[in-house]
Amino acid sequence: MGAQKDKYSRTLNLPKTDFPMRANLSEREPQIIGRWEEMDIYRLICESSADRPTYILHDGPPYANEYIHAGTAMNKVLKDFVIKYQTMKGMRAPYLPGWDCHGLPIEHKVVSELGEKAKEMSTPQIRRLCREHAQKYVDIQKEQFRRLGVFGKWDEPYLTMNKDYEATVISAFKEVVKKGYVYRTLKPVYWCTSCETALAEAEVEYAHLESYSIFLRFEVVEGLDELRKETGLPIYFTVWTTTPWTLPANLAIAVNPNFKYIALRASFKGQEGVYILAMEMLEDPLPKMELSVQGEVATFKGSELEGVVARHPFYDRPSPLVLADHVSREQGTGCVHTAPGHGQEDYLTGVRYGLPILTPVDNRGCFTAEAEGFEGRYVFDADPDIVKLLDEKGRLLSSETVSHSYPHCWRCKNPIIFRATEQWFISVENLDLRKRALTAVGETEWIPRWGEARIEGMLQSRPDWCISRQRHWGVPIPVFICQDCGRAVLSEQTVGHFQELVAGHGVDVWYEREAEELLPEGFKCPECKGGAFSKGGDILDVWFESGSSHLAVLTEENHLRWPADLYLEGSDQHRGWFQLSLLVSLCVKDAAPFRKVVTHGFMLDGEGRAMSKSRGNVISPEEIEEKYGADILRLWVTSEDYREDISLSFDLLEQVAEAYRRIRNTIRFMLGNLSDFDPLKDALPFERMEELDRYILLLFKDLKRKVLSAYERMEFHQIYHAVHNFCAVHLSAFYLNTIKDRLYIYAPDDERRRSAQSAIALMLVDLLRMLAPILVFTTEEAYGHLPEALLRKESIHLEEMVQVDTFEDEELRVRWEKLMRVRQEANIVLEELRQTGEVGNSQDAHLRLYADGPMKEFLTKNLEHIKDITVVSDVLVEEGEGVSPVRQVEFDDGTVRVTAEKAGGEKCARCWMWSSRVGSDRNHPQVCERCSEVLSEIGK
RNA sequence: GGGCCUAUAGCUCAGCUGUGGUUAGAGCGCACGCCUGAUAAGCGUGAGGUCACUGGUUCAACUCCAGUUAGGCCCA
Repeated sequence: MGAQKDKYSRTLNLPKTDFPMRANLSEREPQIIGRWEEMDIYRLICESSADRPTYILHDGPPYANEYIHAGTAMNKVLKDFVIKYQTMKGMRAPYLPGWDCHGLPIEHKVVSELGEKAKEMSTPQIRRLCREHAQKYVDIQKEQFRRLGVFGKWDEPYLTMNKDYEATVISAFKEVVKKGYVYRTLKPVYWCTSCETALAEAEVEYAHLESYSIFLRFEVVEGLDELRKETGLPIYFTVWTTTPWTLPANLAIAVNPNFKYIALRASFKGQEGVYILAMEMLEDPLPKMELSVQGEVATFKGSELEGVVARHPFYDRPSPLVLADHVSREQGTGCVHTAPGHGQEDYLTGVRYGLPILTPVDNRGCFTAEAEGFEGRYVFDADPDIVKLLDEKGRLLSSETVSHSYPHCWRCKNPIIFRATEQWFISVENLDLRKRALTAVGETEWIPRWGEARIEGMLQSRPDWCISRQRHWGVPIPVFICQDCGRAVLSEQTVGHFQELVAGHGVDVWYEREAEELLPEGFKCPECKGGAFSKGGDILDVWFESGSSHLAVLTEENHLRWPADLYLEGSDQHRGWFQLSLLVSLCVKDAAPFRKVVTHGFMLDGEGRAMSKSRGNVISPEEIEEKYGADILRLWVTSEDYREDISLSFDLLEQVAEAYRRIRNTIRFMLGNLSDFDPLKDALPFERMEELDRYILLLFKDLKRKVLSAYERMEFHQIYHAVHNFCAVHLSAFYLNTIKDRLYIYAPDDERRRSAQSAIALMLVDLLRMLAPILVFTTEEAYGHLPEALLRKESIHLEEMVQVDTFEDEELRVRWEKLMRVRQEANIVLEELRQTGEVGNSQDAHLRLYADGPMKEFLTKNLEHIKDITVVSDVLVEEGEGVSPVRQVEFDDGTVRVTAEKAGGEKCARCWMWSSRVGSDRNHPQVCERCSEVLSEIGK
């Protein structure tokens, strides 16, 4: 029997291809990358697109201090989709990737690794190590990005630590200085009194510390006259603090405008008075204070207290009542001691009320002469004396010690303080910068749309931009301090001179030369005409550097164009790169650097939780490439809507891998059936194709339209769903399944067969082209297996994007949709028959259709089509009701009843259809009349 | 604590938006079966959802409004 089977199998046109079913991507992808490198694919793309209109996606530089994670990979892959799509669509879409190289994390890492040695090293030495560190991770990440199949100018990426880039940053800074945005003022920063240095937030560690916890009273000297008249008593605000040493710097008391405050008649040490505190805060502080309360005398809304003036507890100066939203119900009395020189929130409150930023504390943490009575004392040591002084003056209501979490220095582990120091700022009000930014935001296209509201809100409420940092690894702020008058000199002229030096030597020159060598010859202090200067020690906020990337990168020398068509980053960049690029751009060029900004969400695990090392739910790109392949990673990116947060887990990858296999197998089957197809000689035009082939091409045309529109809107998940659905439902389960008979049974050259092959060829080439930006490796591999005449380019990535076909046939569409509904019912009926065990394949069955009048006529006319798409041995049409089991389909013009039964006759050994005429050919007694004819045609 | 966002079958997505109104759709997965001429493939059928929760508007809400819960980003 096996021999018999083989005998006829050999006469069939079964699929044949070298394109493997198993992808084995982890091995094949690196080989494909090798081939791309050999042919220098990116250069080929650039050359072939040189004359086309330009599309600029400006790459946001990732930070060069880690291996990439899945989120970084997703970002790059999304950009690659856009670049590859735009390229195929006919644009010149160059991709110049970049890296952010300066900044604290690298400096932090380098200094930590050095340990104690760091203290003996010079700034240039540390900077050199930082540079090496950054370069190392640039190289590592570069390889990781290439492994993902991302094309770009990897040989010459832009690095924020390159000389040219640094020169551009200084040049942008010069513009900003020239236009008057930059000013200098005091601002509190974390300060380590033992290291005598400012600390960044990331350098602060929290640890327990024993502190005082005291309540004190501030006597009202102005305002609340009615209350005073009514009671004839002194009025006090009650205040809580754990840092008595900041009291010499007290300049105000802050209350929450929305809280209710209550005034209580109470006596303290025998003296009567009125004490004010927040209504909500009675329970905690009251028992602690040694007050005997007699009753409520008044209540106020917080906002009513603005303008009241109290007296400083031990200095002869006012401490006005101010309003601040940050005043909380957590602890204290709802009346907050405010020292603008010693706290971030106090500072902002102070700025709002025009209070001085008083900081009577020097670098070593000792009081200056401004803290009268405490000059020279170390702040933490002075605490007991201040408490004592308060007690003596009768201001102290209670005192105890508490252990609480307090910031400490990451290096020396000592408690740190908040201390106002001179910092540089860019004013967002200068030249209406804030307003212009808001206008520019309105003129930019934000995807998703809510991005606009988000960045708008941030711009509306943002304070001036503090651009100075007390670090080493970055671009120095070229400030010169006059040795004679102490003035900080920063002008267009000095910055301009420095910029020229940077263009030749990089910013390292700042650390290698003396101040005089960095200034124009004979430069004199504009204030006092002195000629001796020292260098300022601050660097620029790295956001100013990355915010200048559009200026450094989108240049003619790079064959790019300013502004960019697109920025595409995570939604955290509304505050970061988008906003600060916009501000730099408006300062320098008075326009936004982007036309459209797209954001993606964040990487979550399968349970929708953030990925973190501590949770242990991190999946690395390498792991995915190793287990599944970069194409699976890329396909996973398309499987979810990136505008929201997207999940990554092995379950999800498994699901995507499954979809991939379906797509790959569909491609493989199509390739296999084109093994003997020469499109130049065998292809049929649409009009001459079989109806079924025309029908599937019309459905495929719909798919193309959908896919192209999804690419345009950057809704890649629509592509994934549409293509996968088409491959699984329309191609695999329906079209390819039903045309197997035609492909296998007829003579190779039979027009009916060539018609199917023509349709397959059209769809296959287009399927590969529309998937090329996503499945970069698989489509390339499959492209190489196409019949030669279909191979138009050296690589599929040099191909053009598909276009929506011009052919159409509305009548055929409508008619075939009806036939498909009959097919749906036939499947159910056939399944029922199969359950009885009478038949296996649909080929073992006959379909019997019942209909009357025009419906019957319709069915009779389309009998062959119905037979084809249901893959039964025969279809019979009759009038009447039919017998059970029967299914019914209602149409506008009639009803069709469908039933099935076991086929009569005998099963043909070649085509497996049942026929009453099996055996009529003496040479082939097991074969039906159709196969007998084919066999004689092919000479068997 | 504030701003912005998300929440539809086990999973990934449609539908909902400035136009509320038939039994809320698809694919995957799953279950059961078929095939063995796409074979570490292929085909068929089927079971899965009180559209996060609560309240409101309305004759009518997955769809509009308010709040709650959970999660995310950015701040504090």
